[in-house]
Amino acid sequence: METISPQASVPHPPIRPSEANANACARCIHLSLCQGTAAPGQTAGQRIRVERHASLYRAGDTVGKRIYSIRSGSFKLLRAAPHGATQTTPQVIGFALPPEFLALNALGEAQHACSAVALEDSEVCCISWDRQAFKGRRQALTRPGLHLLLAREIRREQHIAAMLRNTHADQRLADMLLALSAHHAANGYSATRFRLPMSRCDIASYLGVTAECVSRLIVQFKRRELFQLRLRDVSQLDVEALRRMVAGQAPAAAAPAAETGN
Amino acid sequence: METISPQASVPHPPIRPSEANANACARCIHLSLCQGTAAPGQTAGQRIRVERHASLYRAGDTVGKRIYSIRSGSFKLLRAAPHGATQTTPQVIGFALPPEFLALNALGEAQHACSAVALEDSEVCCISWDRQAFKGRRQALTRPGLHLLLAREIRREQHIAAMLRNTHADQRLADMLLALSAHHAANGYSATRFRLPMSRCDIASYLGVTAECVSRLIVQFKRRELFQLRLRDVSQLDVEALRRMVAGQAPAAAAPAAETGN
DNA sequence: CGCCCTATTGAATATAATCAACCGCCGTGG
DNA sequence: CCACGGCGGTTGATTATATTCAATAGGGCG
Repeated sequence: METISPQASVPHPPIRPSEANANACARCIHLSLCQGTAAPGQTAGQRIRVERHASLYRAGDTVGKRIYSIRSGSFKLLRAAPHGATQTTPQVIGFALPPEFLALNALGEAQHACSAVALEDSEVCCISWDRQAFKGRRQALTRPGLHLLLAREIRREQHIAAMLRNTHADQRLADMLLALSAHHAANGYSATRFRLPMSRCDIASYLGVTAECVSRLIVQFKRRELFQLRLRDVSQLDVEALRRMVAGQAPAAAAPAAETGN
Repeated sequence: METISPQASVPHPPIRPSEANANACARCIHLSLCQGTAAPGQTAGQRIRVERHASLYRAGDTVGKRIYSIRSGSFKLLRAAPHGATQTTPQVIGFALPPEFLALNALGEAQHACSAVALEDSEVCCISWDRQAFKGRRQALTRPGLHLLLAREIRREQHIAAMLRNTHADQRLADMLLALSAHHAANGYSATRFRLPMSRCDIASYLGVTAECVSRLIVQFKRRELFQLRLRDVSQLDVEALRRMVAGQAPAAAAPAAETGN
């Protein structure tokens, strides 16, 4: 199995389909999305280990015509130059945990638009979206399954944008905590007790606020007993209170001209 | 051809494939994305007229297993309840002009997550993403073409989120004007002179600021001679200056912990 | 002509950014 | 072993940006 280390500054070499791990799919957490009709050996995707702080791919890398399913660990997605070329520091545009996918936004593109950096030692599984892969049924993921993933990703991004538009910093943090909680709950883990694999700076960048602001919010949340947080371990998350905070009141932005306006 | 009026408060009835307009595809602006191998009569999609202020679909509507290509006019996309149910006013999450597509985020979903409201009298073309449609080649859009569209949409939303995270209000407005300019330029229209089909309130909601703020920014932009704006007509847009403004300086958000941080 | 809705302008306020200092942890190395 | 330095995180004081509330102006349409 290939391993990517933080020191490897050059893009990892393209992966030969022939290197496929025959048993990968049998244990794959995405089995429900897969076809399951192909022979086990044929559907298997290459697995890759990505060490903490290493990049699975970087913005500008040539796209290898595959997406990655996260088997273990966690990633942050970085946008290199948010708008102009003068931007110096990359921006966190998202986090990804198992059983989510990476590089969905690279479909059909020549180069990656963002980087995927492991927050801890992680493992991913490659799934090709090559034309032949679909034709030859040597593929774990079906076309309709891929459509679902892509559409879901669009909705997720729309939710993030909506949140960024009309919430205050405290609501953004609450929304993020709720998203993590819901994700863990949906995968059989505790909804009230989990670990934050990312740094405060990453959280701040993702939420579009400063690190200082995140820090202040955390003490405020603790004081209001919305959660407990030691270093990166969340516990006693008050899901209902957070939900009230997010849904609660005041959007910060103007209301549009409803359905009768233009 | 079916027409949707603003008064029609009930969802429009499902469209029968048999009603397809035989000549639609011949004039279709999306021809480059289409297969072109099917017989003209087979590939045609139903066309729908949507009157100003009318909804092509609404959040909560049953999804008709089709996407819409905009032939003429313009739309705004509304998210009904941004987060909680207590939210009163819908939020503008995007605008769409020809030759863009609508309802890409509904793929595989049972209900629409947002509403599409015409900003002016508009016309769209239906393209089915039904399983049979792809199988039978009775379809204008190919599977790979659909993948491209979906991935592009993800990237677009990511760009919007990135903008909302680390720009000030003036940069957001500049970014929006540049996007419109680039879109028009890419489709053979003027990059410096065009019409804004949406209201100030819609702009404000989309940018995540108040209408007052947009108003003040506009006078500021005029004073700085970044553009001229009479009512809804933009002219003499200074693309370079706007680009400098967007790329220019200061993100409002914190920098993440780079590649070496976690 | 006059009403209604959109858009604009103004003054006061609030939220979060900025600048700066400090703490605590951890790995390095004397 | 402990001192050092770097980094992530926290806290404080000040400032800036955009919101809020309020009032006014302008245009389209009956």
